[in-house]
Amino acid sequence: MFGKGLDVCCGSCPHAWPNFKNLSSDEIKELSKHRFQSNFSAGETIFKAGSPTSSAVFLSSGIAKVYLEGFDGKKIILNLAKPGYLLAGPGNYVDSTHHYSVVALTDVTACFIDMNLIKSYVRKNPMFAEGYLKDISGKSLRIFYKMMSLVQKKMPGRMAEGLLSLADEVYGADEFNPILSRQELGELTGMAKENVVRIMKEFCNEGIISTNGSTITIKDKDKLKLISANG
Amino acid sequence: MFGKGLDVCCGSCPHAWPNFKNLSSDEIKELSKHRFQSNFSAGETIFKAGSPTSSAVFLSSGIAKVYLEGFDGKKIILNLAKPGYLLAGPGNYVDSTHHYSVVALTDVTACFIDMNLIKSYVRKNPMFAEGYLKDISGKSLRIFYKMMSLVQKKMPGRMAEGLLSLADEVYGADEFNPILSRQELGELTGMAKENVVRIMKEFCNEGIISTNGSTITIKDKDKLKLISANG
DNA sequence: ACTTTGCATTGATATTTATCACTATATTAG
DNA sequence: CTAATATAGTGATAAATATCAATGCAAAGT
Repeated sequence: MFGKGLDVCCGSCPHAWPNFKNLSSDEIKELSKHRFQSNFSAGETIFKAGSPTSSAVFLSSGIAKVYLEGFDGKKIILNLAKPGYLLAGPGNYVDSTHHYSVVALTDVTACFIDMNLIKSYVRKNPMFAEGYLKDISGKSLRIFYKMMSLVQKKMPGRMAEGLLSLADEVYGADEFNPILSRQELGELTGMAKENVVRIMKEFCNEGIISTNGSTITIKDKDKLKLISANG
Repeated sequence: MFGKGLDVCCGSCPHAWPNFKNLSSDEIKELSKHRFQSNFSAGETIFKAGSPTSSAVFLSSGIAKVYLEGFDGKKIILNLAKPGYLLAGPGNYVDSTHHYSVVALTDVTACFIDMNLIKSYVRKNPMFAEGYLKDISGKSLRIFYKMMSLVQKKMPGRMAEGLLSLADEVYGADEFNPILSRQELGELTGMAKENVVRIMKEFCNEGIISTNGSTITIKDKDKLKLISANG
C-alpha cells in the first residue's frame, strides 16, 4: 500500500512525532492532506545521505537503522529509528541535504511529509519551532555521548553499552532479537565483526549474556553496566 | 573590567552572534540592557559541563576551547570558539545544563546573556527561532564529521585534518600558533600527546610542515589534504 | 643563580584492534 | 535436493596505538 493521504489524520496517529501536538487542528489537517505513505521491505533504503531533504520521514511501523557513510564504505550506525522518530537530520537547516542514510531493518511503513510545510510551521508556530529545537538538541546530545563512547571506551565497554542501549532504549526488554547482523553490531559499536563475535562469546562464557539462535538475553545487567561504565 | 551593560549595544557589536540580526531593535535594546560582561585569563574556566545553562555566552575577544569531559578525566576538544560563536550547547533545550566545558585559551572577554531572554525570543520571533535552529544544526553536522574522523581515520589522517582545520577555520592562515599544547592537540585529534609529537615530527621530516618554537607552518597543503582524505 | 614545575621529546614495550585465511552453518535460488 | 551465497565463528598474525620510563628544556618563583 502506498500513495497519498488515505484519509488518515496525523493528529490521531499513535506514532506521530510528539512535536505535532504543538500544531493547531487546521495545521494538522493540512499536514494530513499532504502526507504520502510508502512501504519498504527489510533491507530497502528509505533515503541516502546526500539526497535532498524534500520530505520529513516518520515510520508508522517497523524499525530502521540510521547510519553515517564513512570512508572506504565503512559505516557508523547512529541509531535505530522507531515510529515517532523524526528522520530528517541536521542537514535540513544547513544545506537541505541528508547527511545520514536510513535503511529498513524490518518491513516498514513510512510517512513522507513535505519539508516546506514543516518549515512553514516552524516560522508560523513558535511552540512547534521550540519542539523542533528540543528534538534536534536531544539528538545532538546523544551524538556527544556516542562519540565519547566510541573514542574513549575499549571494545568490551562499547559492546556492553551497545547491548544495554538495545535492551533499554530500542527493545525495552532484556531478551531481544537485535535484528542487526554481527557486521551491523560492529557498525553500532565501532569494531570489526570478528571482534563482535569474540566479545559476545566472552560475555557468554562469563555468564553475562546468553544467545539462542539470533536472540540475545542479558543475564547479568549489573555486570554489563559495570563493563560499560569502566570503558 | 566586568559588570552589567556598560551602555554598549549588542546590535552594533561586530562580534555579535549572527542570529541577533533577526531581532527587532527593541529586542536588541532589551538584550543589551541585560548583558553582563566578564574577563577571563588564559586557562580560566568560563563554564563547566554540568552547570546550568542560565546564560548564553559569547566571546567578544579571545579564543576558548570547547571540550567534552570523557572517562578517566580524558577530554575531547570539539571546537575552538571565537567571537560570534554561541556557547550554550544542546543541553539548553534538553535538561538546561551544559554538556561541554569551555576554558579560555587566551585572555578573553565574555558576554553573558540571560537564557530566559533568548528563549523568550525563540517563542516570540520565528526568524530568531529559525536562526537558532540553523546554528544548532550546523554544529550537529560538524560533530557528525568529527565523529567519523575520530572513529575511522588513523592517526596521521586525524592529525592532518586537525592542522588543516586550525589553519582554515580557526586562524585563517597557513602559519599559526595553535595556542594548544601537545596534550591539547591530542585531545583535538583523539590521540596520546606522545603520538602528536611523533606524527608532527614525521610531517616535518617529509617537508609537509615546519615548526619554529610554538609556530606551525603548513608547507605542503595539498599533501596534508591528501593525508587527511586517505585517513 | 638555582630550584621547581610543567611541557616536549624520545625510545622501548605492552595493549588493543584490525586483517587475513579459513571453516562451519545457515539460508536462498534454481 | 543441491549449488550458491551470506553470515557466523575461529585462530594466527600484523598493524595501530597507548603506556611507561627517561631525559631535556624552558618558563616562573625564590
